[in-house]
Amino acid sequence: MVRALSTDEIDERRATLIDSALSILESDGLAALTLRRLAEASGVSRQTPYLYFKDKAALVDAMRIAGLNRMTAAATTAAASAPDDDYVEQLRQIGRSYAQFGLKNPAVYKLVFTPIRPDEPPSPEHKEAIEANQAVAESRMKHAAEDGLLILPPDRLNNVFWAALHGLISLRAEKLITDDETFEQIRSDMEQTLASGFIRKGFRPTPK
Amino acid sequence: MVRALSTDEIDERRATLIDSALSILESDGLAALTLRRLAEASGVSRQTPYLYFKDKAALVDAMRIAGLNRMTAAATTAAASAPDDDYVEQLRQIGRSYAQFGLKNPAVYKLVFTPIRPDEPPSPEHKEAIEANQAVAESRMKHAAEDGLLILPPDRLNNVFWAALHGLISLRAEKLITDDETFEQIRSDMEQTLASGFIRKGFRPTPK
DNA sequence: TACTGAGATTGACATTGTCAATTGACAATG
DNA sequence: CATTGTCAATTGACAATGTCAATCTCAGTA
Repeated sequence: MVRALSTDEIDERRATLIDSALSILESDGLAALTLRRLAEASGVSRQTPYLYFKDKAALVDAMRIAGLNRMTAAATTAAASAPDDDYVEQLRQIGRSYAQFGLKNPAVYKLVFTPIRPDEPPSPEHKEAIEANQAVAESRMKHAAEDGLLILPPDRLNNVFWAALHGLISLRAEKLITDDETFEQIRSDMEQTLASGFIRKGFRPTPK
Repeated sequence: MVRALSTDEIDERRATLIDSALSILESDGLAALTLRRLAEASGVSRQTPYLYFKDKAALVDAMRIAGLNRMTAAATTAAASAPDDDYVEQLRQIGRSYAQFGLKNPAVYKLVFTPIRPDEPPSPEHKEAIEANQAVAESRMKHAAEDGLLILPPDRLNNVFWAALHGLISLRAEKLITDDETFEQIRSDMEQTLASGFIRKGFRPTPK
C-alpha cells in the first residue's frame, strides 16, 4: 500500500493549500477561488483538495482561521512597539495594525469576518480564532482599566473599539471608501474620538 | 406586434422582481437567490428577468439601491421623531434606526454595503444611494456644528459615525455578535462614546 | 508473485448563469 | 380580412463549478 500520511504531513499539505488559496483570493477575488483552479495552482488534480478538506466550505473556514492568525500575530507585534506601560498607545498601535492589514489584504480581511452560510454563526474554530484576535486588544484594555483610565468596563470598551474599527476597515475593503487619504483621515478622527470617549476626564490621553 | 411596454410598466415589473428577490434574499440567503428561483417565485419563466436586468449583477445592484432607499426612508422618519432643534437626539435616533434595520434585515443590510465584484467600487447608482443615505445624518451633523457643538468638522465626524455604526451592525448581521442583548449593550456604549468624543467640552450632551 | 489498502485521478451529474434561437400575440398595413 | 413586422416571452443549449462515485496506482505484506 502507499505509505499512510502522518498527521504532520497532512497538516503541511493543508497549510500549502490554504496558502495557495489565500493567494488566489487576494489576487483575483473570492469568485476566482474555485477548487479546480486551486488544484491547478497547487499542481495537484481536481479532486485532491477533497482529501484534505471535507468540502469547499471547510477549506474556506480554514482560510479564515489562517487569516485571523496572521492578523493576531501582526497586532501583537505592533503592540510591542509601544512602551510597556503605555496601554493607550499600545491600543493605538493595534488599531493601526488592523487598518494596515485591511489595506493590504482587503479580500482576506473580508473573508475573515464573514461566515459563509448566511444565518449561521461562525464555526467553533473560527470563533476561537476571533476571540484570540480580540484578546490582544482586550488585555491592554484591562491594564488601562486597572490604571483607572477607562470610563466603562474594559470588555465593553473593547467591543466598541472592535466594532468601530471593523466598520472602518470593512468600508475600505468594500471600496466604499475609495482612497487612502480619506481612510487615514477617518481612522485618525476615529482614534481621537474613541480615545476621548474612552478615557476618564482628568487623564491626559497619552502621558509622556 | 405586442404593445411595447411603457417605461412605467418596465419600472413596475423591475420593482416587482426586486421585491421578490429581496424576499428570497432575506428568507433564504444570498446563495438561494438564483435567477431560476426568482423567475419561479415571480411566476415567469427562466429568462424573463433578463428582459429587465442586463445580468444577475445588475439585478443585485438594483436590489442594493432599493434596500438603501428603504434604510434612508426609515432613518428620515426616525429623525423626525426627535425635537426639531435637538440635532444630537436626531442623530441618536438615526443610529437606532440603522441598528433596527440591520437587526430585522441582516441579509439586505449586508448586501447593501457590498459591491459584488471584489476590487471594484460601487456603481454610480449605488454610490448615489449611499450618499443619499449618509446625507440624512450629515445634515444633522452640520446643524450641530452650526450650533458650535462639535469638536471636528461635521463631514469628518459623520464619517466616523457611519463607519462605527456600520461595523457594529455588520458584526451582528454576520452573526459574529450573536445575541440582541450584547448588541444593544455595545450599541449604547458606542452611542455614549461617540457623543462624548464628538461634542465639545462644556456642552451638555442633550440640553433639555 | 499475488494481494491489500491507502492516496490520487478520472468519470459523471446536477445546478447555475447566460447566449442564441424560437414561439406567440397583436397592431398596423394592404 | 389576411398578412406582416415587431417585441415580449419561452425554450434550447453550453460552459463552469461543486461534488459523489468509481477507478487507478503502487508500496508493503503474505
